[in-house]
Amino acid sequence: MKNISCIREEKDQLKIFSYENALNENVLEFANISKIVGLIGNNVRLKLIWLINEESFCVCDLADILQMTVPAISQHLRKLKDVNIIASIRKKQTIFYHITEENKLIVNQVLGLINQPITVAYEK
Amino acid sequence: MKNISCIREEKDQLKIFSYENALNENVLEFANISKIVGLIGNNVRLKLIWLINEESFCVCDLADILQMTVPAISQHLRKLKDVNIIASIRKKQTIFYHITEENKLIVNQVLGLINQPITVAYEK
DNA sequence: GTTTTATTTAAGTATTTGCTTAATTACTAT
DNA sequence: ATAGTAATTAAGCAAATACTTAAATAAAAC
Repeated sequence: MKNISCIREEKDQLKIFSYENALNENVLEFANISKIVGLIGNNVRLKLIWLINEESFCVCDLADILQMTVPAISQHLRKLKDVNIIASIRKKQTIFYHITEENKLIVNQVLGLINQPITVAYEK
Repeated sequence: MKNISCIREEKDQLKIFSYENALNENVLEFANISKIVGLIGNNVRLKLIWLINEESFCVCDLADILQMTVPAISQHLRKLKDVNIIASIRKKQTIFYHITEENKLIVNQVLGLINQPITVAYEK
């Protein structure tokens, strides 16, 4: 039994069912994208992604740059790693993070929303 | 007094300050974008945006399509309205929502991440 | 093998979020 | 004016989130 809110004369039941159906056929797609976009849409994580997209960083550098604790950063990185936005490589004792090839496009698309050109007074 | 986590030999203090500075000069930009992206990155709101981008809807149609209560949808719409992603026009007793001109680009960019072509069995 | 170092994971907590139901507002129609 | 309708707002609550500090891993260096 469907829950119906609209009792307007102008209401178009066919239209409503049609859109409801279209969405139901794509639930997974919407769930995946909203999850990834939602993760990127966090002040700390957006900065982390921007940083890691500039160059590869370790947790403790990121913690110093953002003036946050190492565990706090580590937990953010884990979330990004879980949806495969970033990946890690160990070099000696340090673990470096980078954007995955698969998600460079979406990352650059979101970072492209930044209007101001961000200048870093440091040569890689 | 700065909080320093890294005590590695390879650590590059200049690099860290440089990036810290670059981010501090753009705090507002990161705050704005993460807020908007974070709002879009929600399962219900992403669907709402997709729907409203297809055509103009009223709250109660959206509630029926998503099988949710009118107040729940209304509160989501308010958040999207607050950051100017959507706007409303009243026609008689009904209030219709549409994507704002200013944010059609960002909306289409995010919706462009949907791989599957979504078909709606209904002619506008 | 033991210690050191970088990082992660776990447990606890305050804040935020997304819903619910009820009350209110804003406009329309009579 | 008054009743009716569409939508919003408010209050309350359960679940999720983002941090904290402490404990546990995992690899490297000795």
